[in-house]
Amino acid sequence: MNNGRDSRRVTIKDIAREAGVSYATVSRALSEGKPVNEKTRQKILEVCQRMGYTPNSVARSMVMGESHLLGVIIPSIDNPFMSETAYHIERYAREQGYNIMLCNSFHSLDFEAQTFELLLGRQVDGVLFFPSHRESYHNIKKYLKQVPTVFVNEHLSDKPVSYVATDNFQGSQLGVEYLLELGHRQILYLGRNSNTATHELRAKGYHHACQKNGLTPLFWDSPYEDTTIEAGYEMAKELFRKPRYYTAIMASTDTLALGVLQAAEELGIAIPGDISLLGFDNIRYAALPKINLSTIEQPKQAMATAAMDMLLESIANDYEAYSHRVLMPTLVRRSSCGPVSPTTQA
Amino acid sequence: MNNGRDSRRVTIKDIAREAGVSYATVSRALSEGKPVNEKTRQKILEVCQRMGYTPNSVARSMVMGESHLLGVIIPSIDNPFMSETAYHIERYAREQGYNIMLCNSFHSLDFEAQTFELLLGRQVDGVLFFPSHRESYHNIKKYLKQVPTVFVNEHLSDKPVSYVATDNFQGSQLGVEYLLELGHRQILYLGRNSNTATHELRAKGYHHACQKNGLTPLFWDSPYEDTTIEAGYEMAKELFRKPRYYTAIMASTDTLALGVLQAAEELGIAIPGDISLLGFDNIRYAALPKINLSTIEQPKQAMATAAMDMLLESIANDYEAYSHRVLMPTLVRRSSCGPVSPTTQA
DNA sequence: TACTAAATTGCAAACGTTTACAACTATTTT
DNA sequence: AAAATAGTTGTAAACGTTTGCAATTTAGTA
Repeated sequence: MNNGRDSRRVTIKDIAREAGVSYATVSRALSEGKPVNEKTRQKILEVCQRMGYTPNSVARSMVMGESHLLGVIIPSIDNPFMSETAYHIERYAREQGYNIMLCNSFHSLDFEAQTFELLLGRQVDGVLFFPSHRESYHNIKKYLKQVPTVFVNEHLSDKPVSYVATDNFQGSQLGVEYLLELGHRQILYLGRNSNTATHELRAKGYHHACQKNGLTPLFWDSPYEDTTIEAGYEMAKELFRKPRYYTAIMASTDTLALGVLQAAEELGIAIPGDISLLGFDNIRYAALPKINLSTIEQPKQAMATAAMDMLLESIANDYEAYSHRVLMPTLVRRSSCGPVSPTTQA
Repeated sequence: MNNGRDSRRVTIKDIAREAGVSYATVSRALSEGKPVNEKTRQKILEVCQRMGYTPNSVARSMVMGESHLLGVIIPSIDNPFMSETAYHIERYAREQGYNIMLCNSFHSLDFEAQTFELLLGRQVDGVLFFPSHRESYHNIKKYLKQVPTVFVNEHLSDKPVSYVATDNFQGSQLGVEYLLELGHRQILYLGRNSNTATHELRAKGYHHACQKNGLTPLFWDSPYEDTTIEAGYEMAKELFRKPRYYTAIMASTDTLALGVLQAAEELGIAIPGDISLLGFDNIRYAALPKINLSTIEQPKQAMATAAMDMLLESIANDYEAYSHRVLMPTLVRRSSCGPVSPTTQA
């Protein structure tokens, strides 16, 4: 009994036998710029067509020593910032002749290391790594000399590695200035316990802008691993139980802000009527009607292409070098932030 | 000049030399259940540890004839239904010892075929295929006998292939009955031109339910390729320009519904005050406060695991067989649908 | 026509594994 | 102590390619 599948795929040898040449000739006929008689090449191409030959890129990459395969490690694809970015990465990689192996690390250090090993085993030419923790670097440091790696969405200026990130410090400052402009003087920052440099910089940017403008920083830190909608919801529920000593909330993430929105809705708190709410990332769903979340945009496509460019360059070059690329965030004004009115006064 | 990367990764031969055994012994020491002296095994393990050996799974899969790599072809990861499902697929695959190569087809038949070739070349053990068109099947038919494939999110009952899908026909019926229950008698269906059987079945389910209940079916079809928020927005803008001859809209997709919401917001049409709006899929963002989209839930995780199970079974078994698995959708009542009031009467 | 140069082709090794088989060593058994 | 057995290890082929080198064919020249 057979499932109709060919038990063995057709190889270059089958083609050679059929075309009456050696398999070396077939190989040459198939790769551009190799000397082979035009008539033989045509014949071979015809046979390939007829027999449905697909080159085995695994075998190919074994002798060539390159796989044209890139690993991408992200905390979770089920996060709009990641999936938007991943989309651009895959699209751009394909254009450059590379394939992507996308792996979720589930915010776990163990998984991150495990995934590195797995990708190494699969002979990837390079890795795009979105770390989920501050310790991620040390945890996977040993792999860095085995495969070209670019860190994405994390700042590692003090480490000998390449990375691309948004200027998160600057982003938060933009946010504070915007709220200041609207008249807010008590701005609460909904943070994430500085799990990553990215989040620390967002917090620091906020802190710095407060100092500069004579505001008292008001932090409300998350006990959660990830900045999910659910986390934002729980945090806000807790927060809203206390008296309001702020007129605006800056969430360190859009998803967190979405959770806040949910809690506010349930408790009858008007946004921006009672409180202004600002996000960070500008995920696609921040633009939804009625959500209309004002936010700080991270240039996701630029990030994807910059990271890919850096990685490909690092693969191509053999000399030692690492580079950083910091992209500028921009403010997106929507309607979740409003002026401080007498009623919103804390 | 050297970039600090080891130019050659450490192989089984390096280990053998260092441990003073043949490389066959190393290979055996590394795979469970092979006869090898315990002392030698310990020694080898120690050397592997010390030298930082990672087995080359590419070489391994060449001799073994299996890669433990699965291809997943989806229209676009930048779509919450897809990214949620993809998340579950990757997670489940990892648990089963498989890795995923995730490829976007960008809703293009050409890309779909191209991606099949690419995955075939990479010797994937199987493919999970989310077709984007009705013709997708014929377009890639020739690859089906080269690699075990399971279609996902599409009905192909008349074709000799395995697939898993939600009962979309039933889903639409659930929707119509729900709206009927709320008193609606003029329900407009926002469709997608039946690009796929899935969408055709949703439309047919709607049609059938209308007939059964004596309603006149009201279709409004999309000229767009994909059911994006933008498409929904454009369609609704156009639709709302005309007099309203309906009291409820059933969108064939949540993202489409989100676009409708946006247009309604802009034009000052209240939902559900003026019109009720029902989605399909139950993407995560349908649950957002103020969005609160009533919708038909597709069991995404169940779909992911069912598809993987079917694929793995089909890889394991050598006899001919294909199976179908149709999952039941459920109604999710939220607040975008309301009773018909005198003012909403068409 | 004979000689040289150029174009084309084939042979064989290599990439890093797994595994059948043979060979060797240590342990029992008689 | 010899023979049989079980346990361990090495040799070599295989997986499907690419490519340096040598061999062959073809074309070009005198």
